[in-house]
Amino acid sequence: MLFMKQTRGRPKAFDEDEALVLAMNYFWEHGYDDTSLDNLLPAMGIKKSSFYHTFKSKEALFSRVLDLYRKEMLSSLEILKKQVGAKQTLIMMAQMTIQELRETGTVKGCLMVNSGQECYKKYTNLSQQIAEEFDYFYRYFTSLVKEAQANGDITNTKEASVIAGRFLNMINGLLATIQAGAPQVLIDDVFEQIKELLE
Amino acid sequence: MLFMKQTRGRPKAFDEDEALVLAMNYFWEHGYDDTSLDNLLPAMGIKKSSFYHTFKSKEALFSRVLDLYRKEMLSSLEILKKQVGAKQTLIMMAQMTIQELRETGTVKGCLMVNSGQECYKKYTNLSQQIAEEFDYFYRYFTSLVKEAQANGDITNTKEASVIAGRFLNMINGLLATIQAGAPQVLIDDVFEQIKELLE
DNA sequence: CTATTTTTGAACTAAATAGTACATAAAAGC
DNA sequence: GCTTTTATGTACTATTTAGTTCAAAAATAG
Repeated sequence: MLFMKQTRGRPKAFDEDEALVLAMNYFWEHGYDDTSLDNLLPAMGIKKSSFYHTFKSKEALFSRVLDLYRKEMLSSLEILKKQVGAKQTLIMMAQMTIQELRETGTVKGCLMVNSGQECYKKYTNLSQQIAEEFDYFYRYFTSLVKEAQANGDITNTKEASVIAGRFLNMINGLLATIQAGAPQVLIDDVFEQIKELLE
Repeated sequence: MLFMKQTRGRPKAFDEDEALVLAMNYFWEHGYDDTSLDNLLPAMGIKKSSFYHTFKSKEALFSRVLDLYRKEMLSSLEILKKQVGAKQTLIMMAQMTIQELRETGTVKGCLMVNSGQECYKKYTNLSQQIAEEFDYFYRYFTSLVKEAQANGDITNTKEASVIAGRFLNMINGLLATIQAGAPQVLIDDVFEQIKELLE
């Protein structure tokens, strides 16, 4: 950042924000528990002492990663919405998951939902934070539905929050169902169901 | 078991089937990775040497646990179906999850779906088996829908396998959505959506 | 009663884990 | 230049993990 007050002492040899993005991508790919510091630190390009000096602990780092993930996702969705509209943004979320499955054979899923399961009952602080992040998404999707209802792209007259909740649940289900190894025909039909909800 | 051929050598001091049930319950409560042998073995009531002698490895045990889980669940569902009918059995599956959440504040979820996520990309053998177990459920739920359509409890004329797939996906979503910390109102409305599907 | 077979308890191993300690390096302030 | 401050590299620690070793125990077969 420009104009930042110069601090005394030896300057950091890495960019904190860049390292955080690298950490986010590693966690997203591997999950929280399966990310060991011995593998994460090379991916972040820093050494252990720098890590603990800057980020305090694995859990504290992950808390910042969750925050960053929500910000990045919501801002990407906002950009997408400006390009293709609110309804199409919702549809594309499901579409992209299915396309990823088709092209790569696997699916990364949503960092928040994946971590939700990992942290449930086990890391209560993180779990609490995930609930708060989830609520941001819930409200954002509700606003997307409201907008699509207003411009006539969604004619379903149910309350926007109800449609958004059902949408989120089906998207979450899609991940779990894919990870349980469901056949492609089942996945494809869930996509149909999602489109029907948004008609 | 009666009439089993007496084997030579020192007899087992525990019942293999009972130990397997205890293991299943422990795994169900704690997940695969968070179940350490040091905690599992006391819960099973056996010592390490007996464990490895009988069950070979943690992964081999879990494979048997998954098999047992599917058998127990499908047989419980079959009993429930005889009592309350096919449609009500499906509805009660969702209802029981929500009730568990209300009463205890948490939810154990489906061992198979939970493990699906844990094993995805990491334990490919188990992941493959989970896909097979999932297919048993998919076919069983399809048969329940078919039966409910035949007796008029479900009037939705979509193919039974389509309804069953959508149902499974919403149930799986319910778990993920609860674990992500969604508000109760969202959960309750997903239950409404499930009932609408089965109308 | 003795040989054979199988199970069991206790102690051990090797690898991985998150986190620490500390000396050294590199900057700013004066 | 000297002091203060902050960052870094290397080595270490304590704990936990799945799995092994092996001698002793408890049964059957003859």
